[in-house]
Amino acid sequence: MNEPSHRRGKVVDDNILRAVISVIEESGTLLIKVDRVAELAGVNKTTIYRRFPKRDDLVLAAILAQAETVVPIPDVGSLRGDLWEIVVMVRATVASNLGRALLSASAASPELDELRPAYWQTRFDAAAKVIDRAVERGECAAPQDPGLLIELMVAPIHFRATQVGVDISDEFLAVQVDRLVAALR
Amino acid sequence: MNEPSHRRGKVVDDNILRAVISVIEESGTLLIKVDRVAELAGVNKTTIYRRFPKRDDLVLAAILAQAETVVPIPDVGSLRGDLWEIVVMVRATVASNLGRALLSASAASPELDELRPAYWQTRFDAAAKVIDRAVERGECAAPQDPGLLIELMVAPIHFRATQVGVDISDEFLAVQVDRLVAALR
DNA sequence: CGTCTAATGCAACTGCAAGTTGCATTGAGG
DNA sequence: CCTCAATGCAACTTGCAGTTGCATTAGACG
Repeated sequence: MNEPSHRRGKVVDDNILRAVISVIEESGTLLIKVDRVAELAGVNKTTIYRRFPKRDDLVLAAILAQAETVVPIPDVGSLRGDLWEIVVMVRATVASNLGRALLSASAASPELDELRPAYWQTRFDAAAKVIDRAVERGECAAPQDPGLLIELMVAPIHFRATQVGVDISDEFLAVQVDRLVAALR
Repeated sequence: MNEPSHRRGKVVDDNILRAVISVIEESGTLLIKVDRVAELAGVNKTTIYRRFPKRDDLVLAAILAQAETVVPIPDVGSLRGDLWEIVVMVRATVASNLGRALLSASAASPELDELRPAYWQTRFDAAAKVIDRAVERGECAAPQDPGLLIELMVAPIHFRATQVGVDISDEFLAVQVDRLVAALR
């Protein structure tokens, strides 16, 4: 809730995009109110519209900026340990207001739809590193497609959270980890 | 696109709800335009609002009506055959405009959120029948929770379709079937 | 067949939020 | 210190949800 000023340049963009994320977080939807963003960013509505002609552009830019935040890949020393960390993080994400809103972005905009596959592939490949490390440690054999294994591990968590609408227990998480580990034999 | 008339009673509801589904199907979103529904249903906007005070009520009613359509459970004679049918049906659903719109209903309305778990449990239990039959035929041992196995089988399909945004190949479907079959040993 | 009433049609309304516009201010670089 | 582009500001237009008062009409009932 910054005060209106006449600041310019990149700082303004940053404030605006951060405000967008905040509003998404607090409203739980991508159908945010631009006036609210302006208020939070301490910027006039007109300024927002000058930079992002349509609200969707604004939301898209904010999501893309958010997507660039690097998710840390755990390195606990054991495969199971790392996988557990991942799975717990995923649960936290799909349980959060922001996470749920972003995941509901399905078919939100054509641009986003085009970027989606690459985004997830990046995520999966990054997470697959824990499998690579396990292989190096001699914990297991090298699988054909580590990224796919990660995808198959997190899919049930996403599905249960976003569709079935049930709280996700530790046991459920453990099942997903076990299945991945089992697939490596 | 029926003509405006003064018909009354249950027929009107049916027309309206059918129109809602059509509009969702053609627009690919649950944020339908009530005027469009009125037009399609051959009914005045006022009539709709008299029966469904808020648009969300209208959409919810239409979804619930739609959800009551019984999905046929295949019975081809073999476990793999039945699972394959299921998995192909799921792919078709998540690929359709209507299916995608309905699946994006995540956190759309509190009422819907409450009904969601029961809905899916029903679906899973119904589909689990193919496993029961396989057990009866002696194809495999009885699993602990057949419904869960079905859930785990379809989850990656939903996840890939709605989130990752990649077309789903026959091979991917086959992997899911294989995993379920493997779990039964 | 006539009558009465509740459901429907209709048109004009309010309210809210997206997006626009013309003009006044102001910050930063020369 | 001057200039000009970026910002602020207020008053618009537009689209759609939802409302309202009144005219019409289906259909039940005698």
